[in-house]
Amino acid sequence: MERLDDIFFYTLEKSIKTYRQFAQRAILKQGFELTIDQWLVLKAIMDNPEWNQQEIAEAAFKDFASVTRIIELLVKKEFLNRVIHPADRRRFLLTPTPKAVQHLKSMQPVTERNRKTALRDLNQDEIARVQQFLTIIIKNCNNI
Amino acid sequence: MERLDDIFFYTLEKSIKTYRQFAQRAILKQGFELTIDQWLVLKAIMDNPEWNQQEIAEAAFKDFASVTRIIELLVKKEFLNRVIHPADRRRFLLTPTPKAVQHLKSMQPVTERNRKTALRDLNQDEIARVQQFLTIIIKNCNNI
DNA sequence: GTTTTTTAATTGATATATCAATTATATTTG
DNA sequence: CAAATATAATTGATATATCAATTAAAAAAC
Repeated sequence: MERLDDIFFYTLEKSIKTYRQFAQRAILKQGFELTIDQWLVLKAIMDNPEWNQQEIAEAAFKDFASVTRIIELLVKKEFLNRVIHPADRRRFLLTPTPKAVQHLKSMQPVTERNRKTALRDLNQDEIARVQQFLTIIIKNCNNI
Repeated sequence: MERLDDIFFYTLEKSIKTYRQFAQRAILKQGFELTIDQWLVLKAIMDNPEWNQQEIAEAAFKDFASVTRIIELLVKKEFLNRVIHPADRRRFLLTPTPKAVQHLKSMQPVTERNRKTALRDLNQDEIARVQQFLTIIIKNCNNI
């Protein structure tokens, strides 16, 4: 009988979930009020201010509905300003608030420490190789 | 400025999410009525009939509340029978129905094909190495 | 220039994740 | 054994995931 522990994708899922729990707890413990998903969407918007929500969704590998709801929360929490796009009234212009910029910046050390802790004992080359490997899985699952 | 694509954990999350979407769609398209999470919980129960819900939760890396709700759905869908445990009235005795056994068995080819497709072009040694690598991450995140 | 089609975003319904609080039962302790 | 503590599971609240349906505006087609 096949054992869960032997299934590659089981380990894959377990690793990202374990990391997420670990990282989210560290973030909350430091007093920051963003979830990892909110951080990800906010970061995608800051890096690409001209993108629409669909492009943001793709970058954050979320679906449109989730992005809509996450943005709503970010607006409510005053991390984002949302106004109708001057060139296309179906869209919104999303602008991170100064609070958001400052929040992200001061989260940076925590984020970096989380990653470092999770990757302890693993060297850069190996990390890069695994990342390459994961990219192939992503391609394989998309080209169907 | 750090780019999302360069962040290892971003790629990690993207890979498992892409795989999940791909696999879940294939499962639904074949007419099976289980989500991947329900499959996982059901599989854990079948492999370890004596476990309580907390042990199941751990094996499926879910929290107790999620497991309670997933089991509820599995009972409603007639994949599980749930009776009070004779030795401890706080617990339940969970038994997969014949329907569940048959369902899992006939899902097996789809599951195997999904994994194979996602891992195309990747050899066994490499897969095993990456799995080892991921196990280290899991340890690192738990030993804090 | 009006109709048709596409596109951007939202909403509703259901499933899952997480934390905190609660309930019911078992176990321990004094 | 009665009180205190621990354990198993559920429930409530909020966040996220997914699919389908809907709305509003833009673009294309005629």
